[in-house]
Amino acid sequence: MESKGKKILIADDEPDILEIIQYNLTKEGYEVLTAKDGDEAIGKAKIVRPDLIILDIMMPKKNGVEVCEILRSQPTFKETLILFLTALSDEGSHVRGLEMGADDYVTKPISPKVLISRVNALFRRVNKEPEDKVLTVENLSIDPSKFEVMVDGKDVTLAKKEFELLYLLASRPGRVFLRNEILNQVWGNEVIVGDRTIDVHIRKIRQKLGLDCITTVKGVGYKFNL
Amino acid sequence: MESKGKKILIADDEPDILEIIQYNLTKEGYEVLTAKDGDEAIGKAKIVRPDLIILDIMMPKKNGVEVCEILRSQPTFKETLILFLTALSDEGSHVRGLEMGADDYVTKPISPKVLISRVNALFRRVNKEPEDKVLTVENLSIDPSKFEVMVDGKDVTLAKKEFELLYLLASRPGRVFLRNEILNQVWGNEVIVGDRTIDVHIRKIRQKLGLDCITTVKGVGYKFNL
DNA sequence: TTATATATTAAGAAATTGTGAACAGATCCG
DNA sequence: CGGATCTGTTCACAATTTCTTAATATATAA
Repeated sequence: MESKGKKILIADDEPDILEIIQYNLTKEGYEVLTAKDGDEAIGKAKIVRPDLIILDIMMPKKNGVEVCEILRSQPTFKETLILFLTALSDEGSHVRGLEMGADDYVTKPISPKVLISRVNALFRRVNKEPEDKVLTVENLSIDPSKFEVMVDGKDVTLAKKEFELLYLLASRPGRVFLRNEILNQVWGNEVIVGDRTIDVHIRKIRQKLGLDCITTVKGVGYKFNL
Repeated sequence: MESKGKKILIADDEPDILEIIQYNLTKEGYEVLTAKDGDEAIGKAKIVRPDLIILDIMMPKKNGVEVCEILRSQPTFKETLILFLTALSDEGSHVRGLEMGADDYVTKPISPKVLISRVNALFRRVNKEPEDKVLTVENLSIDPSKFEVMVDGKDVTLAKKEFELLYLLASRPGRVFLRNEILNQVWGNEVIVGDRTIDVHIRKIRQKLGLDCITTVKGVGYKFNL
């Protein structure tokens, strides 16, 4: 498998788990580093600046929640993905964990497949909007940071879903997004909505923009074009 | 919905559930087979080689976990997707299930929509980047990600089937595709269409492209040539 | 030539998307 | 708090496009 160019730091005190995870994620194409306790995790994190840190809740030196707390308090790690490993027993922890700013958690015992899919999902979720770049095409500009769309210099107000949908399409002009892709990106994997929902939003966007910038590819999906 | 060319085997001892799932997945375009107990599941799996096996945990003869265990021990089913159906009560099972190499699980009672989205998600996860390569031959270029065909720099709009057919032929210039091959690749194994259907599509492509790039090999099939 | 395969055409079937309205739930505002 | 407004979703059905078929013409190989 090709490299995904993503660095992952795993911290767990059980060498077996460390090894299993490392093996599987490496096979997935990630660059994997390990730490066996909280302090080591923090130390390595500062050096390698990983894209994702997987933290066992229960660890010597500093536990996962503490590590998360410390890292999150630094600007450098504000955006770093953090995923907790929790035992089924400590239900409370991962609730706290997520409140603390973890991005996901996986309960032990760990299934490599599940972990991999969660990790991939995290990166997918993040890569969705790598930057809040303002998209500008001809007389249309889309500013995700301000949540603002302008046509011919005039403000157009889009609802959240409409905006997200437009931004997704416009982020790759010409490329066709399958209906499924759109659902995953805008609505999320777990949400289920009816067939016509996308259409309705597309229509609203077309209507509000007053531009013919979204092309229907029948039986396939939609694409942005100007 | 068009065929996805994926075979799914469902094993559950409750006929109602079996029927509901079969109905919904069939409607989604999958080819669905059923089994009412563990042994039947294993038997059918060996014969039909499904792409995905949906196993109820609680079943007569052999339960889902056992079936999974047995199948996973054979090289043939190393890569086969397995999804468990679990009652909310037996929490422990699906943990074990996932460890065993299941790829996902869905808890009963089953919502067809949820199940469908999970199944689609599984296949999406597995289907790693299919040939999204842009094909370019002389003054013709075919871009599957944009679903776009250009001749001499001008856009030509093809319908889905037309596009798929052209892309298939053009992906191996010179090679003759048997009519059967074409049917399998573009329409899917189980879809039955009349003899003339392919011809009609071929004709439309020739017409729209305005190029003589598809050659008829009488009695055999078609090939792409430029 | 004759039998068979393919091309062409038009028409209807099937599938997909567009549209307007209705609705519940959020959200806003006084 | 209560009403007004906005959002997201669904639904039914219209509009459109795509796909398939069937009938006929044409081409090709033996």
